[in-house]
Amino acid sequence: MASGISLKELAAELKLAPSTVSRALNDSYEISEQTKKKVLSMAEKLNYHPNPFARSLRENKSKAIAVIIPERINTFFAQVIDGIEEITQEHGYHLLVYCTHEDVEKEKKIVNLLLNGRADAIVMSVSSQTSDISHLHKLYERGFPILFFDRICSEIPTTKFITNDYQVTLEATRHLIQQGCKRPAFLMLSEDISITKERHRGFLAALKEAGISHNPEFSKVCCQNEETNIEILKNLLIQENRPDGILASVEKLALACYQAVKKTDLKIPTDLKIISFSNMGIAGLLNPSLTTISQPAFSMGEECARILIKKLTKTNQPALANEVVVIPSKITIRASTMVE
Amino acid sequence: MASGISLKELAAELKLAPSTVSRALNDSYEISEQTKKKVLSMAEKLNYHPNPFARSLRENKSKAIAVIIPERINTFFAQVIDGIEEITQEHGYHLLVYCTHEDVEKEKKIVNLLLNGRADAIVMSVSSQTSDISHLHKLYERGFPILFFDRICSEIPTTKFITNDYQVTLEATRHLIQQGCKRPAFLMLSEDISITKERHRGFLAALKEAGISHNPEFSKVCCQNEETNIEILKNLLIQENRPDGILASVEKLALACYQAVKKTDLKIPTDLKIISFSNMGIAGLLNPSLTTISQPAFSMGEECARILIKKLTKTNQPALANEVVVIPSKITIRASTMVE
DNA sequence: CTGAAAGCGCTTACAG
DNA sequence: CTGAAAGCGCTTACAG
Repeated sequence: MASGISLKELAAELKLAPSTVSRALNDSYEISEQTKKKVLSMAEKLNYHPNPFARSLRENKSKAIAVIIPERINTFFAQVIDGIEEITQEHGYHLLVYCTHEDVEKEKKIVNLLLNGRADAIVMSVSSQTSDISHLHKLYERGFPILFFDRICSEIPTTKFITNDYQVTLEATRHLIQQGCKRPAFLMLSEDISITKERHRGFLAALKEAGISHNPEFSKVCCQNEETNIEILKNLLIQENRPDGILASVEKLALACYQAVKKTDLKIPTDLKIISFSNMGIAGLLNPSLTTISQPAFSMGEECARILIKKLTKTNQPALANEVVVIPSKITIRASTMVE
Repeated sequence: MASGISLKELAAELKLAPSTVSRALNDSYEISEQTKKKVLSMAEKLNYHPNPFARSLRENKSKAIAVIIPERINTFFAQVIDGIEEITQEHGYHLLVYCTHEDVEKEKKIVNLLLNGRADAIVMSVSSQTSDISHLHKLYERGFPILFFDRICSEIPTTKFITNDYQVTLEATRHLIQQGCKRPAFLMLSEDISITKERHRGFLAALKEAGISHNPEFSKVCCQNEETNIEILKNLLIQENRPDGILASVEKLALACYQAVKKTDLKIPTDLKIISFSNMGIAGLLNPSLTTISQPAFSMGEECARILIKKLTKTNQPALANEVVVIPSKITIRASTMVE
């Protein structure tokens, strides 16, 4: 439907060669100011828009960046994308956004689709179940610029953005213990996600420090189905030796906890204290308000984008550095972890 | 970075003409089964991926659909996009997602950028402040397929998806009145959004029906700044003749109400009942849980996509019909509107 | 059933 | 400073 006028037609109208017009539009030093002005005004008048695909084909770049996330209905990811868009838009890049719904097969399909060059780079947070990473290796081997954030893939040597998960979880768990928790529980999403591992390490370190032995049954691997999660949690909470503090590594699980608690006689924070990783603006409006660890999502997106733009716009840039950039998260204490 | 092998190289490897290989890959009836098999297996072996831009240039279609929304951090829009992706992905379409942040100038820039054919169609929810719609007219005049959902632009004759705003607001307001509200207030986002108008009409109809006169001061036009909104609401709530029921046309404003109430001595639902348009899954976990009107976001996205796919994939399709498709919303009653 | 040729709309060496 | 020509990687009439 790109029904507009072409460069050739514009040139004919101006009685100039297409090459000259092209150079004038691209502000080449070879063209006189007078010609440039004439070309520009005529282009404006005739509503000329260069065909992006001809340009992409010729220059072998798409001017598009693919963003792959596990879910859209999640404030964190939405904020990251906002941050990416903020920076990339200034440089004329477009965002192709794909959602895996935590499904590795879908992730593979998307990644394979992008092998054809439709995007110049990929920014992604891997699907929670990702274990087979051959599709990511393929990208890397081809020299395709790829950058991870939050849910990173350690095996691929490229730039990764994460938060200070170990440290902040250590502090969060200390907070639970200070508030009187004797049997804190950690809820994680999936074992093969490195970021969750760090969070779990921080949790264990805090327990060790306080001389609390860890009940491995309290570290729950959860599934995608919300109902099932609530059921698992409810069963955990009604047993005699139930946890009295919960650290959720994902917002979804904290909310499932709230739901599960409703099905028991327990009260938050009296019987159970909860803290969760979450970027929801309304954590403070929950009942009771939720103590959160929020990640610097927007600036993380911006940083990803800046590095990418540098790589994509400057010539002879080396491959993306194999480094892990750590940005600190922030703990906001609210009612769900208050001592009565 | 589309560094892969080209059709020409693949053809050379097969000792066939590029045209034959192209036809074989596209499963043309002109090619023998044997040749097709040979070509397909070699393409697989050499990891051939057709260049999307060459194809787009040749066929004059992008295989991309642009989605323009006012904000990303909003469950409703996220769900709609999920729905659009669900359908379009099956047909090989990619989603370019743009966020206007409720800024008309940004919306104009994005729309003008899309005039070059980078996307085959646009699905959009207009920015709240949209009043000058020349940029949308331009699209329409060029025959560019454009489809509106939720925040529609009535002046452009194309297919629009909305919810039964008048009817559901009428019912929601009746509910407030039944629950004892004598001075219900309606909160709207902006006057020039047609969808908000319908909601306001439904509200007024319910008041009339109940013989309640409307205090226009209670129909608030709110701004983008959260702090300011909270301040406006607080001031509204501390006056003597304050509203005793609130119908928020946007989730954001209901949350601002919760915040504003915290700054007063009022209690929800005792002193003030609140109902809001919202697709948040966690409305039930707010304090108190929030009565909501939720829109069928996912299926709305799916429906948009189906119509678009039909238009884009079948030849000789007429322009998108100038019709308004209405999908019903659902009221979920929770604590925020309960009689004590 | 297969192939040679033209062309989609750009950009950029190469000439002058 | 401007222009003619080639080519990016496809597809599709047109031949045979």
